[in-house]
Amino acid sequence: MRTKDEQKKEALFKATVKLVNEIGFAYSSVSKIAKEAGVSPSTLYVFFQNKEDLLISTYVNIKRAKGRAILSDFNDSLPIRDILRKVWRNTFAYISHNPDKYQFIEQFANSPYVGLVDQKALEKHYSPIIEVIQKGIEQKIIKKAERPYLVAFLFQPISYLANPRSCEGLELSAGDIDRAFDMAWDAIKR
Amino acid sequence: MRTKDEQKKEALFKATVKLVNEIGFAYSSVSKIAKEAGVSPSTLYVFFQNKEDLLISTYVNIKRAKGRAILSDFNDSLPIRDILRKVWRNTFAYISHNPDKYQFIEQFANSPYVGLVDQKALEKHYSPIIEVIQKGIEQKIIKKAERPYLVAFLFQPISYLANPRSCEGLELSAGDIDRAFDMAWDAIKR
Amino acid sequence: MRTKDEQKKEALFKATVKLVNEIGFAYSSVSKIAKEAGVSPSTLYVFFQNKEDLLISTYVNIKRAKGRAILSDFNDSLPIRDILRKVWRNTFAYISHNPDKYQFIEQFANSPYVGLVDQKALEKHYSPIIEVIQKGIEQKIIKKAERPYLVAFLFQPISYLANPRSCEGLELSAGDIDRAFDMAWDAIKR
Amino acid sequence: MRTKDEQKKEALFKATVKLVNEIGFAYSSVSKIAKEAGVSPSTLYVFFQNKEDLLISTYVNIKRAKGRAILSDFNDSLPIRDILRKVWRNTFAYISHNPDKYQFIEQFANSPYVGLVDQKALEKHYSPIIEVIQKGIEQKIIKKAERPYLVAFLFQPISYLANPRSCEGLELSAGDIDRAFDMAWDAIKR
DNA sequence: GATGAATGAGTGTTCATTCAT
DNA sequence: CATGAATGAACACTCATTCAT
Repeated sequence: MRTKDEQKKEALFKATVKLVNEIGFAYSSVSKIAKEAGVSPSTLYVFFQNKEDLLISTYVNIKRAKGRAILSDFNDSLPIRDILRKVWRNTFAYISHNPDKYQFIEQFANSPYVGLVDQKALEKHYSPIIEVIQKGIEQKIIKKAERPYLVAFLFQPISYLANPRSCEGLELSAGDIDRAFDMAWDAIKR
Repeated sequence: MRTKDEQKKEALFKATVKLVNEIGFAYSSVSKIAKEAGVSPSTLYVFFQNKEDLLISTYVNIKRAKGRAILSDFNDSLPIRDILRKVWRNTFAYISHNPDKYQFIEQFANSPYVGLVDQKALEKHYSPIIEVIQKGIEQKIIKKAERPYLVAFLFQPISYLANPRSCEGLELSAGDIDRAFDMAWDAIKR
Repeated sequence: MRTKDEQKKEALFKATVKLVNEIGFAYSSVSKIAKEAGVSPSTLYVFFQNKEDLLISTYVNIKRAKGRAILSDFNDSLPIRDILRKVWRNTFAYISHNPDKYQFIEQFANSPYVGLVDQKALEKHYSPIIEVIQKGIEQKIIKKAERPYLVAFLFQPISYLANPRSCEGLELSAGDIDRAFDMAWDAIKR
Repeated sequence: MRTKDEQKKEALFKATVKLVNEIGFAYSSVSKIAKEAGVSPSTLYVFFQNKEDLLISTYVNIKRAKGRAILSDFNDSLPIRDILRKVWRNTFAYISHNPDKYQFIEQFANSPYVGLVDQKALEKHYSPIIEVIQKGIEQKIIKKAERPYLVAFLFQPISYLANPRSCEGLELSAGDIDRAFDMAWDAIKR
C-alpha cells in the first residue's frame, strides 16, 4: 500500500485558509478547496471525515501553533510587565508573519462553527499567560478585576490593530507596537 | 399597502439575523430565510435584488440603528470623558437590548461580505465620536496617537466583553460597565 | 404562480417503473429517472420528498390500482369458486396489460424497501378476497387451513407463471389461465 | 496459504448475503462488504473480478448448495409422491437453516442481476426433480400440464410460506409442512 | 404585489476501482 | 498475497433565481 502523503494534508489546510479568507465559509466548497490544494475532492475525505472536520481541524491547528509561537521564550522569572510585553510583541510578530492564518481564526471565532470546538481544551495552550495575570493581581500590580476585563484590554485591541479588514494600510513599527502595549498596560495596571 | 410591505421587509431582516446567527451564512439559504419570515422565497425578491443585497441591507440597517442609539442624547458641551462614557454606556445598552443584531454585525464584519460595503459612508454615522476624540487630543487630555489606536482601546474591548461567544454568562452591572470604561479611559488618557 | 403539472408526476412514476425494471434499484439514480421522465432532477423534489418517497409512492400507487383492477365487478353473491376464478382471471388480465408495473412491485416486494411500507394499510384493499376465503372455510368448501397457506396456493403461483423472468415466452391463453385456476382450486378445495 | 484464502472468500460471501438482505443491493457498497468481512476493499479484487462477479458468485454458490441440500438422499425408486414430499421437506429444512441465504437468492432472482446468470446451467442441479415430474405425467399420476404450471404449484408457494417478509412470525411444524405438501399434491395430482 | 412551480448549477459525499508498496 | 492511499465519476439533494399566473 501507499503511504499517506502529509504534504496533501498541509496543502488542504493552506487552501482552506486561503479560500475562506477570500470568499468566506459560505462559498468555500469542498471541491473548490480541493482544487486549490491540487487534489481530488474525494482525496479530502482520506484526511478528514467531512467538511466540518476540515474546518475545525484547520482552526485548532492554527490556534495551537499560535499559542506555541506566542509563548516561545516564555520566561516566568521576568517582571510581569516584561512578560506581558513579550507576549504582546510575539503576538504581533505571529500575526504579521501569518496574516492569512490570523484572519481565518478571527472569522472562524465569529462564526457559529466555533460552537463546535472544545474551547476549554484550546485555552490550556494559553494558561501560562492567565497565571501571570493572576500573579499580577495578587502582587497588586494589576487591577483587581475579573479575568475577561483584563483579557479584553490586553488582547482584544490587537484584533483591531492587526486586522487588515479594520486597519488596512496601518503600518506598525516596533515602536508603534510598544506604544500600543503601553496603552494596554495603562488600562490594566494599578 | 405600504404598511404590509414594511412588515414583510422587517420580518425578512429579523429572519436573516436569526438564521445567520444560528446556522451561519453558509446554511442560511434564501428559502430558509423566507420560510422563517413567513413569506414565499420569490417575495423576497420584491424587496431585495438578491441574497447579497439582503445580507448587506441587513448589516447596514443595523449599523445605522446602532449609530443612532449610541449617539442619542449626544451633548457636545459636556466634558470629553463624560461624552465618551455616555457613548460607552449607550453601546452596552444597545448590545444588551439587541444581542442578536449585535452578533450578526460582528459575524458580518469578520466575513468577506464586509468588503462589499461602503465603510466610509457607514463611518459618517459615528463621526461625532471621532471629532470628540480629536478634540481630546488637541486639548492634551487624550494621548497623541493615531486614531486606530484610540478606537482599538475605546471600543474593541466591548466586542469581547459583550459577546456571548467569548464571555458567555458574564453579567455586566452598571458598575461593571463603568469600571470597564475607567480601564479604557486609563488606556487613552494622557 | 404556476399550477403543478400532474403529467410530470405521472411521467416520473412511469420512468421509475421502467428504469427499476431495466437496471434495478441500485442503478436507478434520481438523475436517470428524471431524464427518462423528461424533467430536471430538481423538479422531482417538487413532487416527492426524496428518492425513497418516490419509490414507495410508486409502489403504493401500483398496489392500489392493482387492487382496484382485481376487485372490479366483484360480486359477493356468486358461488365462492366463481368469485375466486374471477379474481384469478382479473389478476392475469391486470398483469398482462401492465407487465412492467407488475414486475416493479414484485421486485419491490423482494427488496428491503418493502419494510418501509405500511403493509397492513395496503392489505385493506384486498380484504374482500380474504373475506370470501373465510366464508369458504366456514361453508366447508375450502380446506380448513391458516390464511397464509391458502393465499400461498391461490396467488403465489401467479407470480411465477406471469413473470417473464421465470417463464419467459410462456403464452397464457384464456384456457390456460382457467386450467391453472383449476389447479389452485384443487389445492385449496375440500 | 490456501486455508486462509478460502476463509476470506467465505467471509466475503457471508458479508454479501448479510448486507444485501439488510440494506439492499443499492446500499451494499464494496467497501461496506469488505469491512463486514474484515478485509480490505482491494483484497476483494483478489477473489472476484468486480462487484458484479461477487454478487453473481454469491448467488450461484448458494443456488448450488441449495440444490445439493434438496436432493440429498434422493431415491429414485420410491413412489413419486414420496420423492416429491422428500424434496418439499428438504426445501423447508434448507430454508429454515439458512433463512438469510434464502432471502438473498429470492431478492437476487427478482432483480435485473438475474439476467446475467446462466439459468440453464443452474437448472441442471435440479434436473432429477424435473425428471420425476416427467415420469409422473407419463404414469398418469400427475396432471398433464406444461412444466411451468407444475413447478409453479409445487415450489412457488414455498417462497411465500417460508419468506419472513410475507409470513413474518408464521411457525411451520413438521405437520404443517406436510399438510402444505398435501395441498401442493392436490394441485398437481391427477 | 405576491406566489408556488420549475430548473441549471452546484453542494457535500460515496462509489467502484486502481495504484504503489 | 494483501493492503491503505488515491481518484474520476457519480450520487442524492439544495441552491439562488426566474417564470407564469
